[in-house]
Amino acid sequence: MHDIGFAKHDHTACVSSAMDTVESYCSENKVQLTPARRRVLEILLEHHKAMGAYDILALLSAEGLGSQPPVVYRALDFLTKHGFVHKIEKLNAYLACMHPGRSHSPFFLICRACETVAETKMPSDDLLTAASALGFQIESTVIEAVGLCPGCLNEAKA
Amino acid sequence: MHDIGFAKHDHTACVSSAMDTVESYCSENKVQLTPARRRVLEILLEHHKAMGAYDILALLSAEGLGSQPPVVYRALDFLTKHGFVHKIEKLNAYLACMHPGRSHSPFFLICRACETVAETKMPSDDLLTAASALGFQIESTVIEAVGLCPGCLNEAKA
DNA sequence: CCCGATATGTTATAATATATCAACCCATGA
DNA sequence: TCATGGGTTGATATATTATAACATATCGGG
Ligand SMILES: [Zn+2]
Ligand SMILES: [Zn+2]
Ligand SMILES: [Zn+2]
Ligand SMILES: [Zn+2]
Repeated sequence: MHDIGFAKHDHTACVSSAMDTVESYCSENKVQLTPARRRVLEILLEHHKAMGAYDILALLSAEGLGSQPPVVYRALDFLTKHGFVHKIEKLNAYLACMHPGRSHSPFFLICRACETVAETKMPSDDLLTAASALGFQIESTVIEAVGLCPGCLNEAKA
Repeated sequence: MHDIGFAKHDHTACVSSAMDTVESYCSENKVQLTPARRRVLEILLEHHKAMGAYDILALLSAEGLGSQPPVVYRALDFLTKHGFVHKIEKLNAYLACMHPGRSHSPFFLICRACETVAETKMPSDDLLTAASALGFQIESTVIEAVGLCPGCLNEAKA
């Protein structure tokens, strides 16, 4: 499992490694990775893209894991609270974290053409510094960029 | 009109200066600042805070400027397209721009206690650099931080 | 005058998210 | 044993945010 998302990778390994990390975290921290929570995370990892809550719900529902919105929103609350999933505010969509377990300020690159979303990390602590200078204490950040990924950029030129 | 929002300022001057700038821009660029668009901008400037589309609509409606959602969403589309208003993704709310006319990557500081939102600017072009390194071409950014503003930070300590 | 571009009016609906309350499970300990 | 309480789930209803679709209006240029 590597950092960035516009390249091919061993997706099976990527999924199982993430699940392992999350399971360890849950047992260490005494929190429950219940069936619905686990399945939502798996779905997000398997699809490896940003998905809307209702898209996830449709899949859960087909598997008999619940058909009402609270089912998926509760699972997403849990997963985002513990950092296994991120919400992409610009898309109202959810994405499995690429570095679960480690605390980080993610930076998302959203391709407007193919809708791929890559997670990378903030290259500096400039935001913290700038906020501090104004007396503002940051607790969390939303950092997203919309544009064209390498692949779609090539197609656009061609 | 100054850059940041956790300080007192001459708000009357701030509003009229922004309106002047926007009017100049519109006549220069041959776009129409129609009554609904103008009033939505004024409302946002006067309140000087992030407002939901339906909050704005309620005010418009009371003034006889239209009572249906498309009225306010069309105005907001226009205003955001031209950079007079920003959407705060984290809040699904809208805020008048503090530097209309100039092209900029805004950085918003959102106080979770008093809900004040300050607009400042990105301190560096680190994001662009980081994205370029991955071959990604940024067209727009969403940069928001949630935390405590100086005032609420003091109250929290007290 | 007609046309095309831009903007508005109007109705309906889509898409996203939360509130509320009852029921359940299960570990803990009186 | 069995009350108790926290965490979780089931189920219904509703709130909030945003857009689709189509008709109408306005205004300038050809
Ligand atoms: Zn992450
Ligand atoms: Zn792409
Ligand atoms: Zn002001
Ligand atoms: Zn505050």
